[in-house]
Amino acid sequence: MEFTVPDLAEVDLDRVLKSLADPHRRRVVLELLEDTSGAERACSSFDLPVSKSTRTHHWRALREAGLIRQRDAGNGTYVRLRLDEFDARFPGLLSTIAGL
Amino acid sequence: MEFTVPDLAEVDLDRVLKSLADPHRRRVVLELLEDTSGAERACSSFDLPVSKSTRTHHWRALREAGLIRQRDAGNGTYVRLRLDEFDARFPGLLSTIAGL
DNA sequence: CTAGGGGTACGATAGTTGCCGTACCTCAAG
DNA sequence: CTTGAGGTACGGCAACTATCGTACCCCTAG
Repeated sequence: MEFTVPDLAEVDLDRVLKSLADPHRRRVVLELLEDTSGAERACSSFDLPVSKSTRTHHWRALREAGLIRQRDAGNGTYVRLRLDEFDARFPGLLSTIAGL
Repeated sequence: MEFTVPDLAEVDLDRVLKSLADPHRRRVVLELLEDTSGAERACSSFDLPVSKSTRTHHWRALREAGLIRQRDAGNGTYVRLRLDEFDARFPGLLSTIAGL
């Protein structure tokens, strides 16, 4: 089952920049960006040095910033970037940040 | 007298994104960016709907993010973007955000 | 059936942020 | 010299954020 994500039209730049202003979250986004296949990836495959509940918190922040989609597969959850949608709403932002 | 600003090498992306994640501060930066002359501008010339002390707070945030320089002229203070320096440290970031 | 991995929700806490008012400074104009 | 505009520093407050632990859920491997 898919987690509900906001329509990108309703996401504002404030929320996006705030969400990207966290090193853990930015790292996750960059890792997803590096995998050009755009394939889904297990949430557990990122080694974030925080507790489980904090991880959940960060995934929510990224979801609410329109950056990711998440799917709950019962045992694990999977994540993928909303790359095209996001880039249509905030053109160039991700690639610029990826380049820094 | 110039306010002391950080060396851009010591400014991290976190601080920059946080500083740009505020609508008042982002608006100021964009206004400065629009004036291609790069000339100094009076701090008082921005009509920020906040108190004097809050304004001071925002200017400090922008200074510490390496985005601006400020000069105290006794009666008023003046501000200018650190455009070239900033762009050398975070290439494309400002123009991307300006384009959104 | 029972463990264990992966995950959410909730509640708590410490630190940060945006905001304000007050006190005080500096220069320019009257 | 006094007033006013523009500004800083400090202290306080409310809201938000990053973090955690605990309780609980779902699925798979034994």
